[in-house]
Amino acid sequence: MWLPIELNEHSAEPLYRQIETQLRALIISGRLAEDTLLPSIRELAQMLKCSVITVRRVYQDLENEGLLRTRQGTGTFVAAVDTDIRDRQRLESVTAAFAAAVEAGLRVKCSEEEMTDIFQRVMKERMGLER
Amino acid sequence: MWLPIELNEHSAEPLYRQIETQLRALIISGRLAEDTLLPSIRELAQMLKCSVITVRRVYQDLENEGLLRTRQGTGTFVAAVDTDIRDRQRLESVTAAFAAAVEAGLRVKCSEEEMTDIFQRVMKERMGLER
Amino acid sequence: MWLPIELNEHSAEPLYRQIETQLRALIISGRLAEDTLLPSIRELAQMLKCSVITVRRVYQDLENEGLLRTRQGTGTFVAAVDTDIRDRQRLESVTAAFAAAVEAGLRVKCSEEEMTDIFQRVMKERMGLER
Amino acid sequence: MWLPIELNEHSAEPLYRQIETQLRALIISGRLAEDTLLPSIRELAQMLKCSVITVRRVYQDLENEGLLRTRQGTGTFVAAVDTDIRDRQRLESVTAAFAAAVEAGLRVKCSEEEMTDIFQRVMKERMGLER
DNA sequence: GTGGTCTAGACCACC
DNA sequence: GTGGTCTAGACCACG
Repeated sequence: MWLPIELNEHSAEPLYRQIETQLRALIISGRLAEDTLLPSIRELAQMLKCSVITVRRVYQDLENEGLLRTRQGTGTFVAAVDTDIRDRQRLESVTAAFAAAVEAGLRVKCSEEEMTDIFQRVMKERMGLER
Repeated sequence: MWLPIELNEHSAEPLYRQIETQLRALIISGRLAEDTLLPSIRELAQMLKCSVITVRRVYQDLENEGLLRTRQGTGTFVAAVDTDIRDRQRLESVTAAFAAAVEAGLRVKCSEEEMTDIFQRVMKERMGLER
Repeated sequence: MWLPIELNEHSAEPLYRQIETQLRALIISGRLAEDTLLPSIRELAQMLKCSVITVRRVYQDLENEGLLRTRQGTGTFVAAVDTDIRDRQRLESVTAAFAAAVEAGLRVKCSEEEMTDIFQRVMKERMGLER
Repeated sequence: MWLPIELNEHSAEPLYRQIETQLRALIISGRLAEDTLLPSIRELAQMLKCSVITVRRVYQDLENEGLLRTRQGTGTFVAAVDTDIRDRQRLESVTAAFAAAVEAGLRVKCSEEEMTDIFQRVMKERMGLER
């Protein structure tokens, strides 16, 4: 089994958090369905070329968040997440990101119009890449 | 002299970075004009209720960025910043923030429309607070 | 043959222990009489939707405790349990559980009265369910 | 600084969980007041004769629960806990313990009266020890 | 095979 | 000095 997770060695963001962010996104976006069996700790560690411990931490953190469910000797599964909760989390995470961007803009005295321009430009470029 | 800098004690973001971000924004946005004399390290530390070491680091980092200039025995001043450079930095910092927000949105499968909605809602709420 | 055993897939308690606890209780409480023939390992595994290895372990553990007896090629039976021993075990198991509860209460500074209230409330609710 | 935490080497309960349980109890019972500075990871590890990593895990888990607050370079503090939440948690933890005890009793066919007797006996003995 | 715990030890970031 | 991250490697419990 393969997971679309990419790590940036040089980022200041710790490895375990990069993995958590991306795996969390896969789950709350629904790309990993409920009850999906994830790769074992050892497998994922090998895939991502990081330590078993780092992966274990990821799985455990996400279990504490209620996104995963693990059974010793069996494996780690995507937990049942209430759709409402999932939607709320989805919305919250994106809203927080945009709020941070707007704050950054205001700090350097960007006007509403300037920020709207920037947003649209960024979005347009990014959507171009997707295709 | 007073500076509009607010620290969030509970944030995970380190103190020195919170200060740097806000002070940098004050300079880049032009709210602190060229040649303005900043408070001494000890004064600012007292104002922000943090360690002098932390403030020292801030002044040094921003001096390395070319935004501040220190004259022995006199104090720390806002450096002359080329207008072009300043504009470019302004734009870059905000663009980066929006790019990050769009990435976060894509990770949880937000459509272009959803993100536009969220952006507008966030902006509207934020501008309401300003007034 | 059917046994009133219910497994909680999501509990942190391992499967084999959940089964042991409930089967032991059935024997100690006398609901499974001496010499009763239990289901075969394979049957019980099928009933409980778990691995034969797990059931095998349960039977073996309880045999080691002296609660079960296996006759080659015949099956597994409830062993003769001395009435005194049985009563003592019954009492001990429940006393231990209550001692643990009281400890938990003391740890968070519950008074004797508070704990008595909680006990009575829990008991009342639980007996309501029984009816 | 000293903390009344006792570890049982031979228990099946993992070290980190023993520490968490006791430290959590100290906080939600109010014996450790808000903003109290806890011993550093290294100190507590030395005190408890366990690994730094084990203590770190404890602090981090309790921070995730919202009971602790840590700042790099500064230390780990008892977080402000809403009184309502604290009381609810207190009640819940004890109620759960008693519910488990009652379940154990019912499993071995204890009557309501028997359990009440056992509870009172246990409580009486335990309170005797306290004095 | 799976996950769970604990260890020692290194290096970094922060104050 | 503080906490934060990552590592390798061991051993146990579970199915």
